[in-house]
Amino acid sequence: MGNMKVHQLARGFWEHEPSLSLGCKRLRPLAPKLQQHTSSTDTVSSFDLKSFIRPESGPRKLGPSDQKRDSPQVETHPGGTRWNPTQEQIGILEMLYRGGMRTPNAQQIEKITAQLGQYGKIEGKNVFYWFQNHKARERQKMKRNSLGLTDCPRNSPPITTITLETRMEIMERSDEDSPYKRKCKSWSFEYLDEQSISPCKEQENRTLELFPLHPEGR
Amino acid sequence: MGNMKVHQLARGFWEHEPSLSLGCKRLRPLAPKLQQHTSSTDTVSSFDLKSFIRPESGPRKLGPSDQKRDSPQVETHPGGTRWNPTQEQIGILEMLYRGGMRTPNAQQIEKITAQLGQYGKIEGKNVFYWFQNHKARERQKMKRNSLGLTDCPRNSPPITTITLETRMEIMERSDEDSPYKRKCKSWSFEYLDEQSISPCKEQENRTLELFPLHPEGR
DNA sequence: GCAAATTAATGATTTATTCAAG
DNA sequence: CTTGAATAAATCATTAATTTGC
Repeated sequence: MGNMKVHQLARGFWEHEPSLSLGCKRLRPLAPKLQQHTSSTDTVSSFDLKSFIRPESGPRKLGPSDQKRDSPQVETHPGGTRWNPTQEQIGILEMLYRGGMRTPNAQQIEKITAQLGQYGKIEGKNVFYWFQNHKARERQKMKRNSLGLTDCPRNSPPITTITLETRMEIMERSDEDSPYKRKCKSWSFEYLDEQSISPCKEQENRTLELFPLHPEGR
Repeated sequence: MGNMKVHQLARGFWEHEPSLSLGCKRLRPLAPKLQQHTSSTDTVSSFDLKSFIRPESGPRKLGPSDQKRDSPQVETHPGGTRWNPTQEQIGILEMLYRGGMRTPNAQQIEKITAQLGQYGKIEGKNVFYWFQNHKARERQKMKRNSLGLTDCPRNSPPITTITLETRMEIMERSDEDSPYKRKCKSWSFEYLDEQSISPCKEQENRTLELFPLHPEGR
């Protein structure tokens, strides 16, 4: 448990365009989820936790020098730091997942992102992460369920429900664009977040990583 | 761990406008809308994503079976499929590593890649992976050594001090203009990692403490 | 009714493990 | 065997739905 890591605040500025969204989503099914929730009885003695929790409207960052230019239309939406998918986006993603898509490659992500971008702000990484997380969590869920149920053959997901033709060759030749033959991902380090910065005062829960000294290089 | 690897397949085209017709309304932050999403057979039904899905959902089960994809022509690549670092490149990377760099962020990777590019072909992801792997393997090595000795499986090649102007700041010390850099992401369509070391300018000297290893476990 | 406090869900990162080229 | 590349698991962090007390 000596593992320490660095935490950084991630404060991107991908704001989410609150445009269309259907009724609701993100239901909270009250799933029986175990949760530690320890130290609840610790009696924090009514400290002003609020200052710790969720600064909300205010102490967000505040570079005295760098004041955000109040862009008239893109106001910094004080909370929008992470992607918040719309119903349509989720629907499409789920459809794709059910269709069998597991880890889209760069091209696919590009397309998907472009498509989903019509329903809200989104970036490629959001798509990638979604698939990663969804896959992992479906697996967890299954595993949890399998405990209670002994058998549960878990027949394959109905991949047939989707009516789009999945004709796509299994190709692998990334001929023109990528230098590598096999699985090459498109990596590029392009833009970096121009978003302004938040002062370092948020050191609070950041831990520096101390990496053990390695005796020797190699 | 069910290791399943999916290959890129993909390449379909797609030039249609998506016709996802969904009646959607404004997002309501706190609207009590109960709804089981369940299979979400709703929405998104007319989205033609023909080219996304992989032909087969059967994700090659893991197993000692055939690993080869049927991509007969894939390989080729005269030069090799993966990065083959030169001595100079390794030297620089190790220097940086010893200097405390752990997981460079996008900017850093960009710089490093540019520098190392002078000595051979290299991409940003190679740099990224190198740090990831090096870190992980140093850790392994350490753990192994702490248990049962038998070290020194092989002598280490001299790191050869590089005397070029690979002088790039080992750490970012928010030198240029950004007060501090928090994190910048650079994503295109694949993931890329960032995470840098010095969160605040305080660390300008890049003095990371090297602590004796603690057998952390995880 | 509302807003703060809870809590489940989930987006985003980091770490560990695995696969395969050379 | 070494190690670049890739993926999965674990973890962290933040948001939204819900609860609760005025």
